[in-house]
Amino acid sequence: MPEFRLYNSMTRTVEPFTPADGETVRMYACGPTVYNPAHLGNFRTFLFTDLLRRALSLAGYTVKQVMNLTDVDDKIIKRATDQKKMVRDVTEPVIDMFFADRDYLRIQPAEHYPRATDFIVEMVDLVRRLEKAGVAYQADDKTVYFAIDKFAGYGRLSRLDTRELKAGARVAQDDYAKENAQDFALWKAATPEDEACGAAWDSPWGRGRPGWHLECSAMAMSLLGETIDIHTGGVDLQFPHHEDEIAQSEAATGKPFARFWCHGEFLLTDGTKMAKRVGNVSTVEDLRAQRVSAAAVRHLMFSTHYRKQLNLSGAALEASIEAVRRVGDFAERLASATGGTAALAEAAEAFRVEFDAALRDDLNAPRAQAALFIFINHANAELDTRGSDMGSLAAAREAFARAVGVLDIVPEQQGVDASLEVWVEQQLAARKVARGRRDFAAADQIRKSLDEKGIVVEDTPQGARWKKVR
RNA sequence: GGCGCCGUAGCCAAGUGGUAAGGCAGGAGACUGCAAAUCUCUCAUUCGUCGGUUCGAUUCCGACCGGCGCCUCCA
Repeated sequence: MPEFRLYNSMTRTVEPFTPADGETVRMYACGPTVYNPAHLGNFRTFLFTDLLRRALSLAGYTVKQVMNLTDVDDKIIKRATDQKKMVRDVTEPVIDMFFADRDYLRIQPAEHYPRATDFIVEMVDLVRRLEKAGVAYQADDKTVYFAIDKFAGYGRLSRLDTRELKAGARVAQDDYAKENAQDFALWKAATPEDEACGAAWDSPWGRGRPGWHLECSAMAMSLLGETIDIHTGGVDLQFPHHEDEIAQSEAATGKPFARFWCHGEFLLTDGTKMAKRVGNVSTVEDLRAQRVSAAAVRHLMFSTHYRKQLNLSGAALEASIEAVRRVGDFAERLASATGGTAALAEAAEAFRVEFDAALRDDLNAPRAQAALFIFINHANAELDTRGSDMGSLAAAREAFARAVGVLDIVPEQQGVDASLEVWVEQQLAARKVARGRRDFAAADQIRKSLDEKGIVVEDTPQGARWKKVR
């Protein structure tokens, strides 16, 4: 099996990757906090994870992926309190939306979507272990904190010098109860608001709720084991979230928490990070409204390497829409082709090799997509020669299919209802008659009226073909 | 202040110590009644700037300029 290379944020180098057991990749992906629909920036990361799991599958591995749904946290509680709702009533609709958006973008479902609120027992247990290990303490505010001083190697992932939180940095509000400003909450003492919206549970330290980082450690270890193969997330999670996950997990188990840390870069709009607070977010819903296909979005997201920032712009989106149109046309052409040539088979083989190499090379999707377009160009040229070799055609179809199985950038057919279809066929029949008597003015008039309904006609040696494009 | 990333054609974007993939847009041609689709050719002597190392640098080193991010909730 050829080497699969992946960038590991922990070592800051591209390393050969292979799952610990040689077969199944145990992967944990930080998921959404479900208080608001996820925006495209969030989805860039999820799409990166989707690409990773598909590339790993193509490489021959079984993937067992867990993505958490953070369904208790400050923002959710605030929303529930403001709307006088229970936490669950806030999160349920958002979770439904998240899955709908995920499906729209054709992101393959993970094997598990654990919710923090379903793992309270495991989390409490983890805190207990940490307390036993002497790295957790309950402060005067009744909250249980993790003492980062007791964990050697804290800051290894983010390389932040814990002693130097200096000028320029936005400084956290003083939290008097903590022994060290950077200690983080494992178990937060419940407030009346928490109780009111159902965000409080019993624990050995009194009523309370889990700290932000705790759920990931508890759920990852419960579902995937104490040492997982890959942990993914956005770059912004590197610190403090992932740093704290490492501290919690490793202080409890004494084992490495994740073998590989993989972080996806940001999606920018207008040159700055897409974020709610900046007010420059767009959502999957916006895309739907603009009738932008999932294929185009995927193409766009994969056109830049995942470790590089990507600026979302209308022009870039337009380019992807057009690029993906070409892929879709080719898909149809390949499906309806009646034969190939030796050169087609050669192009397919070259494509297969380059495509795989690109993905194995730290998920170089731009390079993989380039390979696809080179193949499409060669294949189109060969198909033009109208060869009749079925073996080479099959090879081309196979190579194309496996690439599409990873990229998934063939646009869906535009739906056409039956009545429209009947009308189109009638128009086309009339046009054929007009062309037959060389009445091109009439024929063009018909084509124009079809175009107004978003129907594009293409004349081929086998007669007219049509498709709905908008 | 600390840590880090980025700067390649009109736009998007790979890439390598040995002379610039791919996509979009553009130009010319083939095909077509005309189109569309497709094909062919074309489109950066040059990779932010200035130095250095080297036989040779876009690729390595340094400085500078410009942009972005993390250090706080955050994909």
